[in-house]
Amino acid sequence: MATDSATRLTDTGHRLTATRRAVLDAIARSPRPFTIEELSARLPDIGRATVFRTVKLLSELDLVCRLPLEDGGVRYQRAGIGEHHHHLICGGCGAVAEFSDPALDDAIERNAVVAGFALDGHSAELYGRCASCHG
Amino acid sequence: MATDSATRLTDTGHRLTATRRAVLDAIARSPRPFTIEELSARLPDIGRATVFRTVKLLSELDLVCRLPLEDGGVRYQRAGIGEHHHHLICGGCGAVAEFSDPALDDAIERNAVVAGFALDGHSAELYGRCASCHG
DNA sequence: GGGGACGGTGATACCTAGTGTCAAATTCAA
DNA sequence: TTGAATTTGACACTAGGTATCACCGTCCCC
Repeated sequence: MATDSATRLTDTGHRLTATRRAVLDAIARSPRPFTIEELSARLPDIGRATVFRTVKLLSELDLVCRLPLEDGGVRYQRAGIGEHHHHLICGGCGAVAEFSDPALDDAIERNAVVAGFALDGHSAELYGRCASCHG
Repeated sequence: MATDSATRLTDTGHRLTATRRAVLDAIARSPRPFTIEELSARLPDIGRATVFRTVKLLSELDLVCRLPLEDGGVRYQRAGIGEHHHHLICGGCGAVAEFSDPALDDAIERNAVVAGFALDGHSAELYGRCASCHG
């Protein structure tokens, strides 16, 4: 896992430093979506700004997803599906399910066309309770 | 416009104070989506915290929409459509188009069901260039 | 192997967006 | 008019994130 990420980094012309390896490692070990502060706390020898920079880089490379929460907070997660996808975020346990759906993307594209917009991108987050939390 | 908003406020058990009237007025005069700082600058006699509180209240009453921008910033806008809707945000001029689309909401609901989630809410923002900006 | 150039890092200061507290002021209704 | 409840302003504080800048380390070329 971290190996793929390492390859992705070097393939895109970035350096694989000890610092980045440590961040990738910490992310790989995260069972749940994490905040930068949490990640940073687990990497006491790495500057906060560097953690921000690294996570930003990883999210630009689609190795990490940024999850805007319903309450305005933000968490990050290792990306599962590589391509474009959306998230279902559980307000109970914080679990995140990824999905991709051409029908959803079509609906979005159609609305842009109707409004005369040239679409650049979009965001769609779904908030609710996962199967184990609303059982 | 501001009158409807005033009614909405009192109907929901809130007080219509001079301060709130001033904020509603400033919002009604905003030709474009605004930031709290901009709004606050136009209301020098009203505390920043109060402007935040008032805009938050108005957005809970669906009188104002919160617009998360692509770059992570936030703007607000007087709500046009009263009910649930989505936004198309122009990265050129900042214009915002509202739309509502049952097909889009259906696609969202369907994905939640497939994943076994009980859906509470969702956000969907579209980013692009409006007709006059990509002409 | 030596030495740039350039990418990456850490510290620090700063920024934007927003909240919590609390005393003082305002509003509404009786 | 008065009193309870709501609202307000000032201020301190938080979270999330960026800018700056000097220093470090790595790669590449000679």
